[in-house]
Amino acid sequence: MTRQPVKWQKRQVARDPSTTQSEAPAHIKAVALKLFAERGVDGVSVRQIAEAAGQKNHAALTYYFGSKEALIRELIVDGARRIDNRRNAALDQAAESGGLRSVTQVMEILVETSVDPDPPAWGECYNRFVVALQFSNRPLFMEALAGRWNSGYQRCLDEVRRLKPEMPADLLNQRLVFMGGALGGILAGRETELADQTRDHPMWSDSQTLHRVARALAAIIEG
Amino acid sequence: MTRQPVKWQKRQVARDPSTTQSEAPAHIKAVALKLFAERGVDGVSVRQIAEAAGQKNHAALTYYFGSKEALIRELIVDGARRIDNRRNAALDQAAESGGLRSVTQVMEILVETSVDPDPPAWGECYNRFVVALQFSNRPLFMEALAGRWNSGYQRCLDEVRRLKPEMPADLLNQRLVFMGGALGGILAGRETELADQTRDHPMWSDSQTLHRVARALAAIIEG
DNA sequence: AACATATTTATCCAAGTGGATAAACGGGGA
DNA sequence: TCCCCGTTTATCCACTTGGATAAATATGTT
Repeated sequence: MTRQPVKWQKRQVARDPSTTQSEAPAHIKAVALKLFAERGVDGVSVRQIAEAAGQKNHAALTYYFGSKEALIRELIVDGARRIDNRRNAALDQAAESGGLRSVTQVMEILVETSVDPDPPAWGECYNRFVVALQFSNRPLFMEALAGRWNSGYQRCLDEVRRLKPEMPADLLNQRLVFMGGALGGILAGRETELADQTRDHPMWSDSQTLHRVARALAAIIEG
Repeated sequence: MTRQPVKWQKRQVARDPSTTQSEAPAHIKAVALKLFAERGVDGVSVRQIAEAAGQKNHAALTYYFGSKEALIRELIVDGARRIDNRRNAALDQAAESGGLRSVTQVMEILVETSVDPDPPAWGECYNRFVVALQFSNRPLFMEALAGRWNSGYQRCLDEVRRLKPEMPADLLNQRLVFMGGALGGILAGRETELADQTRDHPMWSDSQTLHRVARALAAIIEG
């Protein structure tokens, strides 16, 4: 029995996420993040994402997200918000239990909260994704964030400034810039290594390694 | 007066660079490196490169380099070779004048030789280019280098190992990995900042800043 | 069942892609 | 003068791209 044709309604933008019942968009996002992290946003087509997500064609991306760029924006904001929430929570908790007493403690928070506590089977991707994006599509990245989801990072920097009142502000700010570059480079490199499943990565699998990263970042600041 | 048509000969690969008289290929390479550094290799088309280089169409790239990928390979190898030559020269000179006595001195060499001493008018590009490429096109990057032009970097690491005999090898190697990630992240960030000509960048313009980067890297290793 | 809506699938499109090919141009040497 | 050959220019190609549209199918709810 054939159905009556349904009148088609133009959908100008992506689906309203609040009325979505399918888990497809979340799955597409996870798959897209992985591919973008591996090959960059310009190295992956919407068809490749759809295929990797098990869709029969690429129209699902327009349907759920409106456009490839809108999908990228969602991925940027999603990850930044998750990290920022973790950072603010960790800082709040530290304040309750007496406050942070060393730069290393601040760096611990910065590093730990950069790591996805619930990563997909194929490993973490966001740091690679976002570091690469800051190089290749900086305007898109900046505009998608628009200054949002940065408060946790800024609070960490302020904690360091509070802990180092004797250090000249210029010098400290310089070292904080170095630390930020180092944080991105090290974490993105870590994810790239861990994504290579043809080998073991005893160093990055070791639970102590991230603590050592935090100490290395503290050493940058304290000299 | 009309010329006689010239028999066409199929050119399977790029022009033999040794017989080239034009400065066009060098100019195309410089322009391509800039664009690749800004937007990534997959974010720039051969037509955009040709246009930015003042060519009337994009056939010059096939003519001189054979393909877009071959051009990318040449850019990878060119920059790596230049850096490696500078590193080996600096290490040889240091050995002649009594050898390196501190980790900071080794890091000075690592940082200074990463910087192009003769950059184009629009600023340095290679560090951004290779750092981004290592994320988005790692296989191409690795295969283009094939282990070459890495000896200066390895010699620097060996100098650090010689200067730190008391440190456990595992710990030192871990910190050398952190240092490598930090080096890439900081230098690529520096180039990205300096490329933004809408603002001044007093910090990165300061001649002392690169020395401070070297000291920050040394701090990662020495803790 | 009948209906509305959410989702998936199948196509279509204009624009752009990397590359190939043919022809035109230009300077130097015979 | 004429030819050789390096270079530049003008097209052509098959293919992919992101996106749009139409239709079919699921999934409720009544």
